[in-house]
Amino acid sequence: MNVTSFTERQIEIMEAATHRIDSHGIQELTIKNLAADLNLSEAALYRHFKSKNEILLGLITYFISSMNKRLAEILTDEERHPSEQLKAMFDSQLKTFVKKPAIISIIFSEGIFQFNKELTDKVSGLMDIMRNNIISIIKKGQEQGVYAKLLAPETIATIVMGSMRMVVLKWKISGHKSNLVNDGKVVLSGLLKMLES
Amino acid sequence: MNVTSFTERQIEIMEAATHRIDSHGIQELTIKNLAADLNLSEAALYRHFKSKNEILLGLITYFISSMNKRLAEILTDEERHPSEQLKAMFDSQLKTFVKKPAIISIIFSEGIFQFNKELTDKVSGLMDIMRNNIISIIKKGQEQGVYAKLLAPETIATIVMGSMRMVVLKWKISGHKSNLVNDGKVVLSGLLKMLES
DNA sequence: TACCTTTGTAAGTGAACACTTACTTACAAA
DNA sequence: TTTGTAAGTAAGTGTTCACTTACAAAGGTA
Repeated sequence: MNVTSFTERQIEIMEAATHRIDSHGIQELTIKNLAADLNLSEAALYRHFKSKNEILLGLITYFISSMNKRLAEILTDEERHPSEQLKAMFDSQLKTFVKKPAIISIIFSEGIFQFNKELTDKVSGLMDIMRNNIISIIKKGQEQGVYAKLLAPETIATIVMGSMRMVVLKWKISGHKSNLVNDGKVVLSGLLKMLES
Repeated sequence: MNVTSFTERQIEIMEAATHRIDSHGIQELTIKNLAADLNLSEAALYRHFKSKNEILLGLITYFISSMNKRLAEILTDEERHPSEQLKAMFDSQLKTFVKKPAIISIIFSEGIFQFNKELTDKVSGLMDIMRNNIISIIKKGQEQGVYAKLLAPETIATIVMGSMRMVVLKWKISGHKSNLVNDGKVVLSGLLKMLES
């Protein structure tokens, strides 16, 4: 599925799917519900996507491509302090989650939708992108002497990603009541303080 | 559901459910499959549990009670170094996961089974127990001057739990190929090293 | 006008699922 | 010997789900 090749109708459908997941959870995303939201017949959806899976795949593909754009801007500034880069990365990521929580439902379904290989592969790919970016920033930071070399960059990446994921999970469980962006900042800057000392 | 009140048959059913989740994933746990595994009719299962949900609830109730016993032993030794307590806690937890990976599927379904309030409440309760134990150990450590007071105990708990969860997720995604107990040790002792410095 | 493509619909299909009903068997206690 | 009960079964039920088929209307193009 080419990122740039979504038709207007496909985008409408994906937006309706996003809205439904946001407001009712991913288990309420059914073809029947989605068709009703769009005032279309179920069959009409199949004119635009060949399966329900393709719709979810479209959502995550769309998210990944926009995420890559966001990250590219942040990561090109080579002069920036590694910690500032990491903070900017997650600030951008968490702000996106607040705007469109739907993607979280898909990302967190990792390990649940084991049957759906294409989808889990996409999600794994997404996590790998984040992980690799973190690793390379940490490596650079260690070379510059900004971070202690006590821990391997891979281990630090696991800690950073796990911690941020936990913040997101808490936000999700709280029913989006907590302040995701702020809580993320507290945890990440705390982690970085430890790393820098 | 009283913990001590499981009948022999109920335990047999719960063990079969555990085995099915371990080997085929939670989405393959259906009444039909479970009955076939036990060489019973589907109706027979309903003689012992009033719903499929009760079976899952039984599994997690059973896990929580055995976890509480394990943790109680570890936490009573007041003399022990806080870091040793944390290490023992997670060592015990991860070893249990390796023996019975089924429980991970249930714990990680948090935020997916939003519809199943009783189940998510149980899982939330389980996470709260871990979290509170971590917080009190960290607090004690900070009071003893073992850990820096740079970060609030709550923030540290989020980091520790998130990191360990990420290790478990990686193990799950790898198809149980990685060494969970060892990877957990590396990450946790790394974290504690940072905290202690 | 004739035809084609796109986009739609009404009315299905078959499969899966949790769960139920009506009935049976084995066994123990009164 | 009667009666009660725990534990089982065959054969369903109703619902939900993703997906399909056959057909229709609208609009552009030859």
